[in-house]
Amino acid sequence: MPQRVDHEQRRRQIGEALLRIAATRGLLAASMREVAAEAGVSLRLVQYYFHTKDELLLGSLPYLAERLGARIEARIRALGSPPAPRDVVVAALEAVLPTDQESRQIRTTYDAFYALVLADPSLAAKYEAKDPDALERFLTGQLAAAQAAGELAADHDPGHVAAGLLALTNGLGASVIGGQRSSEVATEVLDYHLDRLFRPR
Amino acid sequence: MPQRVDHEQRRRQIGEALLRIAATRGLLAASMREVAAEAGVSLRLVQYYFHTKDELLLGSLPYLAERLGARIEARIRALGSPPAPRDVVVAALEAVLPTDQESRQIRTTYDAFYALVLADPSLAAKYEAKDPDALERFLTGQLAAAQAAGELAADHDPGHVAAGLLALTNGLGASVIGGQRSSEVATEVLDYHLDRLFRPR
DNA sequence: TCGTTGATGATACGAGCGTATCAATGCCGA
DNA sequence: TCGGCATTGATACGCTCGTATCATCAACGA
Repeated sequence: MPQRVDHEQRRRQIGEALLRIAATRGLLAASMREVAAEAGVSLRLVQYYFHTKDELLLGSLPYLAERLGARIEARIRALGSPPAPRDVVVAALEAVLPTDQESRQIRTTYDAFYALVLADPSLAAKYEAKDPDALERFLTGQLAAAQAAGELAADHDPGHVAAGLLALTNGLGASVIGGQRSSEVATEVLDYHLDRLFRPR
Repeated sequence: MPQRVDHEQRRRQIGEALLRIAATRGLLAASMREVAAEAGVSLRLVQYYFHTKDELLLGSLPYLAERLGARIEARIRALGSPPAPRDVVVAALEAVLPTDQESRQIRTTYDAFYALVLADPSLAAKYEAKDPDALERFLTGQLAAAQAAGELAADHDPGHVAAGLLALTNGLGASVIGGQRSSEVATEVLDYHLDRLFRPR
């Protein structure tokens, strides 16, 4: 066989090319030809590794989740150890909010995928997410830890608070991307609610 | 001239056909031909009233805003008069949350437009919204009134709270449409936060 | 009454899309 | 060494899209 190439590496190369296009010009512009050009390969190669367009789209999504996960982890690791649960929650949410170019691109791309599902709900069924609620459960755990540490009022329900914080952050993010609000103001609103949620140190 | 037809009525007929398609099959399926068929007119007529696709899209958006505004107003009117500011806020937010078919369709369609702007930011510039932040300002006013009535802690900032509640509701709505959460659970999360925000009666 | 003009219809065009087809290439096991 | 197969390339097909073109119809002002 010709130079035996690592399939997974090739798929990643192509999948990330798609993400790059989606982030800058939208998923609509991410035709198979465009993806091939962006990845520096032929159209046929894209077809070879992802038999169909849907496979390409769904196959690329995990690389996006990977990027976001790595970003959050890096922010948390930067807190020093052991970090206070409150600081972990704040860091994770602020990592999700679209403030710099990376987070803006991640969010824009996620929203593009969300729109794809809107248009064709059958796509959601085909996609077997590893765990779409992983972040929310992680936050729930950290909030419970914050309660144990006395940083959060004991009568709060960590699950509801985590769901609310994530929805708040996502909603703020959408308003930033939509141009309704600057990322600075969005951060201010998020911090306002976090400050009221947690007890003063 | 041939039967002088009311232009505005025709535009509305076509625009609402587009909204119907967008709500059910996505904005991607809303080609000019499909819109023409849905509206029961010829393709040429769609071109006649909206010279270009962009005009059709942007021209239809106000009808959607109208629908949402009417829905919110109806909910508020149903509260009796004069309604407590707190109840107005709750009713408005619950009207926005996608719980029944109407609110689901409205939200789905809004999100489809949002995705359109993602793909082509120049569209946002072409669209002169009457007031995209009208709802947020309305909520801010109601929250200030709630403070005056002692329903809301005096040290809260109504603007930040309004922004937060709207972002929370939008984020929850997206998770419902995305299939991550049922509308019942989303309502529960929203009510949880509203209950904690306002003083017990 | 008649020609001007607003309103509608039928059809064509070029581009981009996803997908399919048919070859070439080069490495490795037997 | 050689034949088969994994890998890559070039190109074609059929479809739908937005848009443009040309023709037709009906009413009102003069």
